[in-house]
Formats: sequence, structure tokens, C-alpha cells
Amino acid sequence: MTTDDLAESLSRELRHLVLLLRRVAAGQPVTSQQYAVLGSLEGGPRRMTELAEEHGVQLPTMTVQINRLEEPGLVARAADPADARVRTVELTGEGRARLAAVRRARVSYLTAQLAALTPQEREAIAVALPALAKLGRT
Amino acid sequence: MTTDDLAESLSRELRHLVLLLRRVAAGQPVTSQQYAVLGSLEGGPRRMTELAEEHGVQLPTMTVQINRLEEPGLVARAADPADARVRTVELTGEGRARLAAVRRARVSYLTAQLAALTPQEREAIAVALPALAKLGRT
DNA sequence: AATAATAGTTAGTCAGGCTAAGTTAGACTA
DNA sequence: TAGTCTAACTTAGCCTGACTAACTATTATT
Repeated sequence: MTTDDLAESLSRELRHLVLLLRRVAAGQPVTSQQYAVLGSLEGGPRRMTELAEEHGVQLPTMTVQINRLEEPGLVARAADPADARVRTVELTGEGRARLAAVRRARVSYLTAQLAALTPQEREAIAVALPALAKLGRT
Repeated sequence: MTTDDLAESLSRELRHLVLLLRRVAAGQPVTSQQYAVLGSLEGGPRRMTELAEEHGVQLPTMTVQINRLEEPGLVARAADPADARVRTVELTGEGRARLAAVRRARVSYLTAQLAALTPQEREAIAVALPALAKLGRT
């Protein structure tokens, strides 16, 4: 298979997977964007700028996202002692619990989907994941 | 790797791929949703209800999407001769051309990304694609 | 013939993206 | 060290795209 053919097939399957994810996300207690932001905070406090870059959005967009997560107490803002311009954001206990719950729901959905495949198919996906992870990080 | 671990890794990588696709879509002449809808029409006319289900959205959402595609003449609505309640939607020549152009842009972006991988990594993705295609179709 | 169900549309609301412009704090320079 | 530039956020205003509720028109059912 040429790289071009592969790109074409991958394009088609990515579109399919996007539609799949949309169906998974429908009706969950946190939107997929909010879930993604909470996931970025799991390792500890982050600056607004870092978060915006990681999610590929502009800073004002992240400000609004964090506002919406802060209001119900899922995250908290704090000041950076070294630089008064910088605001850091971190998970609250509540936010950590919410993140865990949503992750369980997503993973269990995918687990059910994967269970319908053959062991060989699962293995093929497992082998391909590191390569997929490299895409777009060049 | 257990199915559960695989689900977790896949969940993470799908999130990554979604962000990748967003970056591809930025600055293109149609949004990624519009592209997805145009793609669904490639095989011929579809009913509104079918389109909404396939895209995991409610019918009113699809109505608005189709309105936006109809206004610049990319798709056309028609009546179903067998059932006067049903409206079908099909690509116009313009819409087909637009779809082809956007697809070329996507494919060439992905081709460039894939070219940065090793042949083994590309092969791993090629092998996994049929399995990914089965996800969500159960 | 009356009623229920189906297919779409319209109207109103909200999330989430953008750019432009404002505020505050740190960095540089003359 | 005063003045200016840059950086980090926030606010405001606009657009797309999602939802539900309510409406119209048509078909199916009883």
C-alpha cells in the first residue's frame, strides 16, 4: 500500500471514528472538551497558556472553559508566586472525582466495543497505537 | 495488554487524533462537520433522518447544517416520490467538487504526516485500519 | 373519520471556537 | 530610573453547531 493510499484510508477511518466519539459523548455529565481539560490537569497545576497550547485553542477560549469548570468547583485558579501575571489551574477533589467517573464511562464503552473484535484485531490496534500517537507531533 | 488497558490507550489516542483533525480543518473552505455531511452524500441522495442518525445529532441540527450547505449551492433538497413527508438531500456538482478539493487537502496533509513515520509504523496502521473500521459498527 | 405516529422545520438556548481590545505585571533600553 | 515594549490573562462581541420544545404536514392505525 502506498503512503497515499494509506492516507486516504486513514482519512476515511478517522472520519468514522470522529462520528463514533460523538455518539459516545452524547449525554455525558461533562462535555468532551471539559473532559479533555480535566485530563490535562491530572498531573498537577498548569498555566493557562500551557493549557491553551496543548488543546490547540486560543487563550480566550481556555479562559472561558476554565471559568465554566471553576464555577461548579471542579478546578481552582491560583497565583504563580514567581510571576504575578501567571494564573495556574488545578483540579479540586470534586474535579478529580468527576474526571475519574467520566473516564470510567468512556473506557467501559470502548471496552465493550473492543470486546466485539477478535483478539487479532485488538492486537493490531494495540500495535498501531504508538504510530498513531506520533501523527501530528512532528 | 488487557482489553481494558487497550480501551484506555485508545481513548487517549482518539482524543489526540480529534485534536489533530481539528488542526487540519482550521482554515479550510468548509468546516469539518460540513465535510462530514458532504461525505455522507457521496453515494447518492439521503434522507434527513438518516443523516442525523449517522452523524449522531438530532434532526433539527441536521436541518440547520443542510440549510447552510444548500444556501451556497453545495447540496440540494428534493422530495421523496413515495412519501411526501420525506425530504432527500443530494450533492450538487459544486458540492461534489468542493468535497473532492477538501478531501485532497486532508489526504495530502495526512500523507505528509505519514511520510514522517517509519515503514513499520505505516504498516502497523494499515493492519489496524480494518479493526478500527469495525468499532462502533456492532 | 378520528387519532396517533412520523418527517421535517422553526424558535430559543447554550457550549465552545475565534478576533480585537483592555489590564496588569515583568523586561528592556536610553 | 522613567518610558516603552512584551507577555499573560480577561472581557466583549460574533459565529458555528449542538440541544429541546413546539409547530406543520403527511401517513398509518383503529
